[in-house]
Amino acid sequence: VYTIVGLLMCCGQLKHARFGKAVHGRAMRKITLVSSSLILSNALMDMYAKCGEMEIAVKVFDRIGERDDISWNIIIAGFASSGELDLACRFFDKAPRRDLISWNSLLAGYARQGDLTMVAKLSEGMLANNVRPDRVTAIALVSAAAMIGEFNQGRCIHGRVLKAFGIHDVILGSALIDMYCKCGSIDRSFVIFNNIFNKDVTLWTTMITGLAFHGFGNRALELFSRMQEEGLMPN
RNA sequence: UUUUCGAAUUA
Repeated sequence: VYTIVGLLMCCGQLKHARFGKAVHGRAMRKITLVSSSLILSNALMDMYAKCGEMEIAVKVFDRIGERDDISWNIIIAGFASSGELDLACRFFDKAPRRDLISWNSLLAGYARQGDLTMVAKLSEGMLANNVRPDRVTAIALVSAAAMIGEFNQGRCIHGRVLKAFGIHDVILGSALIDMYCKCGSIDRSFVIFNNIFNKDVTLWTTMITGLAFHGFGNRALELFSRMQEEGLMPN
């Protein structure tokens, strides 16, 4: 079971549906495994969801007798990240329980479409249901604001995030840098950039492209060399 | 052992 779950995770990451189906087939032959493991069924559904095969994922979902919160979340997240938000909402509403991950999955889906009003509605909704937003929630809010590109909305969201978290990790930092670049404030981006300790390639790239986009080609190149001096490989 | 989060790149 451990091996099969591991293989399914790999197929999901690689979006390799053909190999995933082969693993599925082999798992089915071992009748003892099939009905016994909820984790295995969940890993299967997630593999299909990540490969963009939501029809099959739902088929598995319907077929299994026992479901937990993770099963529901996998389907919600699958539809949300393929942009089928109506279906994501349908399962979200039907689910017996909605936890932090359910809310975050839906939020991320709307954030990707730049639907800031829906994002706002959902984050109110989670508060009303006594679900505490976390840094993933914050990232969804910030990246939605980045797509809108409205400086005041962006700053307002940054303010709320600051209040809740104070210090930023790399991912939240990248999202904020990107947001300020797209809202027209290179300076604020740079302040955040300088305050992040473990810069990774994505964070550098976010800052570099922001500079380039605003016509600071020379400063972008300068950062590009500095990144390599600090031992990071450009990709 | 399974579910949610950041940049750029193609059509």
